[in-house]
Amino acid sequence: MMGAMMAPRDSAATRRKLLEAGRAEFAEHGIAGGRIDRIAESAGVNKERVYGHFGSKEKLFQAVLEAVKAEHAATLPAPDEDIGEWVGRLFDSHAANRTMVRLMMWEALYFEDRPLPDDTARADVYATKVLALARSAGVEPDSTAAMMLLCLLGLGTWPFAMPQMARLIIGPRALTPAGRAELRAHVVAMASAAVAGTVGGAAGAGAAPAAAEEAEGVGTAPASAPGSNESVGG
Amino acid sequence: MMGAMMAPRDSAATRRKLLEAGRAEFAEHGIAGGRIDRIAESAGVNKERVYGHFGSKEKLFQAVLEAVKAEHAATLPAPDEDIGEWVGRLFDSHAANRTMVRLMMWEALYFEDRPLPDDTARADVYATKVLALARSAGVEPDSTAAMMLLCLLGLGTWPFAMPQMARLIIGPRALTPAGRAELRAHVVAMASAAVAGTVGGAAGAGAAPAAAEEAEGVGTAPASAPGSNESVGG
DNA sequence: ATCTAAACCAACCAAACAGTTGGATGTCAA
DNA sequence: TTGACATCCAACTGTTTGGTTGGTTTAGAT
Repeated sequence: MMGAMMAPRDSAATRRKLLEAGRAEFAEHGIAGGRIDRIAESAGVNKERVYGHFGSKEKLFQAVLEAVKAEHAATLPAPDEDIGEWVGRLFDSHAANRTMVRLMMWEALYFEDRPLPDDTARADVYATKVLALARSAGVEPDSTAAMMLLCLLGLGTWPFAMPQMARLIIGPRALTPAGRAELRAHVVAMASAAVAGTVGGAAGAGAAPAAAEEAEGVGTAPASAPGSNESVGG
Repeated sequence: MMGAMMAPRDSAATRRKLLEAGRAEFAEHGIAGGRIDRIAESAGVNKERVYGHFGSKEKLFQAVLEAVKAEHAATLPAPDEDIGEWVGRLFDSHAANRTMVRLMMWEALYFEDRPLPDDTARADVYATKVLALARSAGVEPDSTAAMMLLCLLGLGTWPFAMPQMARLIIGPRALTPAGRAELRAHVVAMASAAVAGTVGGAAGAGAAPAAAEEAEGVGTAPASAPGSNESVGG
């Protein structure tokens, strides 16, 4: 009897719904502000299922982060020949969906400098991108290329990490499609110019007043990165 | 009647201590994770004083933000002739003390795109910097200069906003003084190159596909910024 | 001296919270 | 059919939380 069409027990689906709901909740409120009850309700599942599947709020948070980062890594292609346009595509992907940036920010704030569980895996992803970037920029895949990748990611992401700042600096125009397109173009231009002016020495226009002189001796690529704690600027 | 309203028991000092404790607490845990009890205890004051002075947790948070931003604006000089070095000094100030970056991030995440109370004041500060930047870069103080300021701030701040990313990309070397100096040099070089290659017109390599042409009408500083909601990238 | 009002605090409160429990319900294998 | 097990949920719990209250201390004004 009771055909039970409404509740086909599907553990995997429940898990997926929780991850999805958790992503939205944590992207909006962070881990401290995120509410398990809201996540469960939004997923249409009982709260206990969170603990059955993930064990704790923090574990769910980490699972969400891992999933989103994997998805993002798969979505964003590696740098190709036109590095500026690659940054532009990064810009576009953030413009289309800010969940990624926000989650990365929550993560940075929450974990500070503690090493994350998937540290090595992520480092490998970045190492791959450093290689691709070095190839397209025509430089060695050394730490200079790594730093360049870091800066380029920053260029393409910053306006979405700090939307208030963008609005305050650029003005209401930043909110319009035209303003956004303009900003994108500017970011792309700065990225191109920065790369061109940094790798070869002198490039397009006025060129960079060489200031990166003591930078040289690093040598090989930083593949994994065990890293203790402490941030960049201890 | 209504005589002098002085401080029977040094109200100003209490307020100051609360602001200081709140700064530390909110920088570390954000507004959702920050605890009023901890702030009061750390300030050596009764919890109720928070409400007597500021009214609510959120109000205290805003007061902290306002104070820190004012302090930062006063500390960081305006861009001078050497724009790269100016970005370098921004880098240094963040390296010396990450409170600022973290608070800005919490703010960005918490207020999203809602206009802040001190919107106009901050917009004015930025407008001043846009002017200074335009002068030193030798361009018009239009929206292009504004976007350039935004990008430069991003370049100098990004490594400290995302320390995990920096560590994963650059490797453990990012934690050493030498690595930090190297990164600073790279950031400065990229900033210089970006400015040099952007103002002249044609950038170096891939070159910017000129799309920033309709930029003109902004002209003067974007004070106020009424802005509805929506972020930079809708 | 005495009155007044602000600064201050210990104790309190209701709500919200992460996490648990005990049992009902469905699934599969023998 | 039956036994074993996994999925799921309503209701519950112990604690933490932002915020309040009632009353006490302090200092300036009269």
